[in-house]
Amino acid sequence: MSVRRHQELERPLVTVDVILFTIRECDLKVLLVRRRFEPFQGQMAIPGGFVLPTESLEEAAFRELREETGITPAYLEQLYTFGAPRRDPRTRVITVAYFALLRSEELAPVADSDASAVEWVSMKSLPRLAFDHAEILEYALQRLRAKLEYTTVGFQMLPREFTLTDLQQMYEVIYDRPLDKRNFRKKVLSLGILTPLNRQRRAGSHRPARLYRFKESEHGLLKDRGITFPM
Amino acid sequence: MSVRRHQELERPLVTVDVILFTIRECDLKVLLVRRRFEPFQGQMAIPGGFVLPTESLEEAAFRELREETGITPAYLEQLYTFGAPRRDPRTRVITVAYFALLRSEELAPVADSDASAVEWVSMKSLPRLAFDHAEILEYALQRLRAKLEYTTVGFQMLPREFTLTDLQQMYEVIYDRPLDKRNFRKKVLSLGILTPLNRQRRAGSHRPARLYRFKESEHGLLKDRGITFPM
DNA sequence: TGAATAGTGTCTTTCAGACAATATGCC
DNA sequence: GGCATATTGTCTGAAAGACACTATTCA
Repeated sequence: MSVRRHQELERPLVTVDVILFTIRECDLKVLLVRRRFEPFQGQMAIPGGFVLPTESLEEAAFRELREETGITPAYLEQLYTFGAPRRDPRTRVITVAYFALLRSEELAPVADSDASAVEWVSMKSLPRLAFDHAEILEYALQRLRAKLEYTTVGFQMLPREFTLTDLQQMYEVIYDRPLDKRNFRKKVLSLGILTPLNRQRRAGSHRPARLYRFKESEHGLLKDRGITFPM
Repeated sequence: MSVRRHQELERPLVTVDVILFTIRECDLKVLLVRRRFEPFQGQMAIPGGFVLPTESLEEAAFRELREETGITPAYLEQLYTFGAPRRDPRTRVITVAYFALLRSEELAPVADSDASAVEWVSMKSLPRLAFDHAEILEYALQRLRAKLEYTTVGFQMLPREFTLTDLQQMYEVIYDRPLDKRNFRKKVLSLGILTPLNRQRRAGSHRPARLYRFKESEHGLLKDRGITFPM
C-alpha cells in the first residue's frame, strides 16, 4: 500500500518513555513523575513525551529525560514498544519504552520541571501507576535482571569508586536474594574487569574496605559477556 | 504536555514489519517481498504494513503476514523499533519490527498477494534491500542466534517430527559453524525436552535415523532456559 | 577486648569440549 | 561386502556452588 493512501488514516501518537533505575540506600529505585492533569491526575507515571519530527527515538528519550528531570543517564537502551489500542483512554498512543541506568553518585537535586514533580521510588513499594505503566515497569525489571547476568551494565548504577560489598549489595537488591560473599568475590575478580585502587573507604569502627574501579574503556558495555551471576 | 497540544504536531506513520525465518534445504531463509512501487521499486523488502486504529501491534504483525503471504507463523515476538528520522524518504515512519519463525513443513505455496511477489531468500546471499531493512535483518539474525542459545524457539522451525541430525543441522546453519555430533546429542537428550518416537526415517542406502518430537506442551517456549549451545 | 565488617581457600560436583569406533540398512 | 549415515562413551579441564575462619579498625 502506498503512503499516500494512508495519509488520511488516523495516525497514532508516538511517545517515548524512559524507565530510569539507580541504586540508592541499598535499594533499587525508579524515577517517576506525578501527573498534574487528567487522565490519571495525581498518579505516578514513567517520564516521557512525544517524539519530535526530526529526532531519532533515542534522541527523544535523552531529551525527555533531560527536560523532565535534568538527568543524563549513564546507560540507555530500547526496552520494548507498547501499543495496545486502548492503553491511553484519549487516543491511540504507541509508546517506545527505553531503559536507563544512572550512577548513584549522580542523583543530582532532581529538578522538578514545569509540568511534573519527580520522585525516586523504591521498586519494593510501588504506588498505583498511570496507564499500563505498572506492566512496563515490570518488564523493565525483568530486563534489568536478565542483563545483569550476562553484561556489566550494572556498573553504570554504582559510583565510579566502589567496594566489593557495594557491588554485591547491588546484585542482591536487584535479584532480591542473598549471594555468597566468597563465591561472589572470586567470580568478579576472576573476570578481570576491576581495577583495585590503593585507597580504602572507612565507614565505622571496623576494618576499611578496598575501593575498586570498573575498567570501562576496555569493555563495550553492550557486547561484553562473561558474567554469569547468580550464584 | 497535553495530548491536545500535540494533535497538531506532525504525527509519524507507524508500521509493523515481520522478519520471518525458516529452515529450508539445509539453509536459513527469510521471507521477503519485491516492491512494486517507488521508493526502492523492484528491490526486496521485509513484509509489513500500517497498524490499524483498533488492533494491537502484534495483531497487526499477524494480519500483515497473513495478507501479504498467507502464512501464520509458529512463533512471533517483538524485535525492535526503528525510527531514524529519514529512514523513509517520503515521511516520518516508525517501524515496529517483529521476529517470526515458521515450521519448514509449512512452507506452503507462498501465495503472492495483490501488491507484491513473495520469495524465500537465503540469509547467505541477500540482495540489496529497501530502506534500512538490511540493518533490521542483521539485527533479527543476531536475535535468532542469541535466542537459540537459551531458549527452545528453534524447534518452531523444524517439522513436528525430526531426526537429531535435522536438529543439529539447524543449529549449524544458523551459527554458521560445525558442531560436534556426540556432544550435541548428549546435550540435547540430557535436556529431556525430546520424545523419541518408535519410528524412523529412511533416506537412502544407509542406516535410518530415529524420529523425535519436541515436548511442546510442557515448555512455555519463552521462559524456558537451559540450552546453552554452542559447543 | 569486643563489635563490626573485610577478606580469604578448599572440596565436590557438574558441565563443556576434545576425541573415534561400532551399528544398521541398502545396494 | 562396500557405502553412507546413525549411534554411542570416556577423559580432562573449568567453573559453579557449598562451606567457616582470620584480619583489621575503632570505640
